[in-house]
This record gives sequence, C-alpha cells and structure tokens, in this order.
Amino acid sequence: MNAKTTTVSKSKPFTDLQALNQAAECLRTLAHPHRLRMIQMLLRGRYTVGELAEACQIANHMASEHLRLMQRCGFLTNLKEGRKNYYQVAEPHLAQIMHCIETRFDANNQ
Amino acid sequence: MNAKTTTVSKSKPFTDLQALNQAAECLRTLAHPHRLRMIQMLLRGRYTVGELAEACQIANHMASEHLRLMQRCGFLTNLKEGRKNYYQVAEPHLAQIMHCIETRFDANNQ
DNA sequence: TAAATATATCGTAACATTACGATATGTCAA
DNA sequence: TTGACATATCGTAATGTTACGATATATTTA
Repeated sequence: MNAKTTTVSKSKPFTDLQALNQAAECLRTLAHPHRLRMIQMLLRGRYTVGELAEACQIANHMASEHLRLMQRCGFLTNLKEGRKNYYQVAEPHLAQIMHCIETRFDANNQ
Repeated sequence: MNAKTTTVSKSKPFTDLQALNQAAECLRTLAHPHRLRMIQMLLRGRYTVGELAEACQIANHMASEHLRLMQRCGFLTNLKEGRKNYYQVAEPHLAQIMHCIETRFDANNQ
C-alpha cells in the first residue's frame, strides 16, 4: 500500500509520549519567524545579540529573550566576550532540519 | 552516524519575512504531540479520524480538529468513504522533516 | 422513518506565548 | 568613579492555542 518510496529510511516512529512531547516542545521553539531567522544566521556564523536583533529589526532585549529560549532547549550556546555575547548553534540536527524547511519555503525554489 | 551526511548543501536562507512567517506557521502546526503522532502514522498508511483518535487516546472530535488544522496548512488531504473520513499525507517534504525529528528524538538512538 | 455511527463545528474556559516598557546587571573607557 | 554601552530580567497586557462539552451534519442500518 504505502511506504517508503523516498530516501527516508532508518528512523522509527517514537510511540513514546515523552519523546513526542519533547519533539513538540523543540518544534514550538523553532516555530517563530525571528527565531528561524536567527538560526539561519547562526548556522552560517556567530553573532552578538545586537547583530541578531538588528537583522530581525527587533529590540535588543527581545532578541535576548528569543536566544535564551533557544538556549534552554539546547539549540544554542553562548560565549561572552567583554560586554558582547556571541551565540552559536549547538544542536547538530538543526542544520538538517533548517535545510528541509528552507527547500520547502524558499520563494525562489517554489 | 547514519546516512545523509551529504544532504545539507544547496538551500538558501530566505530573507523574505513572508517565507519566514509561513515556515513558522507550519512548524507551529507540527509542534503538537498528538499531531506528530498522527503524521507519523499517516506517513506509513492512511487512517480514519477514529483510528487516529484512538491511537492518540483522545476524543474523536479533538482528532478531527487537529486533522483540519493540518489540512489547512497543506500537510494532509482527506477522502470520505461512507461515513468514514480517511486522511493521508499531501506534503512531500513532511517525510524528510519527520525523519530528521525522529532521528533526533527517538529514545533508542540517544 | 428512527436509531446508531462517524465526523465536524461552536462556544468558551484554561493555559501558553509574545511584545514591550521599565529596570537591573555587567563591562569598558575616560 | 562616572557615563555609556550591551545584554538580561521583570511585570503585564494582548494575543493565540488547546481542550472539551454540547450540538450539528451526514451516512448507514434496522
């Protein structure tokens, strides 16, 4: 009937409710336009709170909160240098997931 | 670790705010444990509202609402057969995205 | 036609998320 | 030490999401 016509191969569905909840929580953290933008930038380099805020056109303290959220669920780590705080990607799966999302939503590819 | 080390390559970051909003909206739709479970099932076959509800241990009318949400953002389509309503996956990128999520969160792979 | 079944919709209460001004902390330079 | 800068935290109003009982629709069976 169904199944596996594509490249997708070895992963298993997690029946485990705890895994489902965890996955949902991480996806919720991902599911915000400014946070997506920040992750896209951080996958290509490291940036300060202020630089990310400017790119998203939001106040610095808002950027700071988004970054804290993403750090909490393990997406990012930070490194303070003087009064600047550099964030970078810590979760190795993020690149792959963002790649999926980018190929799906980039207007040029549609 | 596993396959697909090659895949991350050609996608571009979408500066476009509209694309970011769209992506965020779809991710929000994905970001619910019951909806994730339903998508996992539907990637492997087609099921009725009642079957999905039972698998998630929720009331039928709740399952119905989750399915409607996922249909709205293009993840699913439905096919009525008598009084049953079969849902199936319509968005081809879902398999790949779920694969990413499954490899990240399956307890057995941790 | 009436009852049973499967699904969908509505109204709403409970809860979560977001944005943002105000304020606090830590760092540097004069 | 003072002032400016970069970032973080708090309180809260506005908004969005979820769950769920009640009810509606559509289909099959008796």
